[in-house]
Amino acid sequence: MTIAQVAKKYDLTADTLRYYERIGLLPEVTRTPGGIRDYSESDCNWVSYIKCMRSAGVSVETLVEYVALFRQGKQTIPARKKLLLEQRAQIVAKIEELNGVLARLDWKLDGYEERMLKCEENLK
Amino acid sequence: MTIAQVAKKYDLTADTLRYYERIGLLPEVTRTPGGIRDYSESDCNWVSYIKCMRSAGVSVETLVEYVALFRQGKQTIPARKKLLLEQRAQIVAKIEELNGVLARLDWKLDGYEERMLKCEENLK
DNA sequence: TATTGACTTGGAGTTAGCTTCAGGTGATAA
DNA sequence: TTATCACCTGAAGCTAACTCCAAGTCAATA
Repeated sequence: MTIAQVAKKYDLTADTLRYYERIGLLPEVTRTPGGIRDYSESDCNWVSYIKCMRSAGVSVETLVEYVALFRQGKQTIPARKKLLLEQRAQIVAKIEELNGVLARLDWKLDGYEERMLKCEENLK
Repeated sequence: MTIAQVAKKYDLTADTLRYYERIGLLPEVTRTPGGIRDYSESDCNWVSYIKCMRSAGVSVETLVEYVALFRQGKQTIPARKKLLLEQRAQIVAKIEELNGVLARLDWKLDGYEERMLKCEENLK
């Protein structure tokens, strides 16, 4: 697949894909003899994984670390698993935080108009 | 309350509080005759609200808009409620997204070591 | 009264994560 | 073969959201 096709498939720009590769976020993508990127299925899976984790707010830095461990081979499997578990914990924490904010918003929204009117009457 | 006390209470820096005020994210904080900020309870409630919404990823721009509406008085109450409902919807969407990522991570983590070992054996 | 330390301002600097640009190369179609 | 794309690289530029700095002022203490 060309970079344009991958970009379209995962709703990223070609520039972002090249940027990810440059900073070591994607294992080196295979090239045609002419030097043009030709994404394999495995490359696509990496793109999918990275896009997914980025959407959850996992930092580019953390993902680079994960890819770097992957490149070093199987002796880093435990370290990689540890990283994944840390990411998981952060996501769980984030969900809890968002639920808290949601509760506060719902509390604020309950009878909002009536309360705000009263409140601003008092300020006169 | 002084800016340092408020900063400590809400775990923000004094610089961030001044920044928020400068860009219109906080209604103007009252001052001592000497020009030093003296946060009222109402000011603190704003800080608390803003910190809460920022932690949920609501942009500074959106919050500035909300504060601007608030300043214009009660005729903006419906508009403000609409903004709050939009923020709520975004947060709900974010929670759903995070739950999706969590599911993917859990799937990836299930039997991770065994699968990765097998997988990397195959690459030899 | 002098010192110390927290506070003030406007403006410049920083960080993450892209995004755009300039100048060039590869591939396909008339 | 020539035009027209999409693609390539390295480097500079951009945006959001702070964060830091310099130079000065206020307030409490010795």
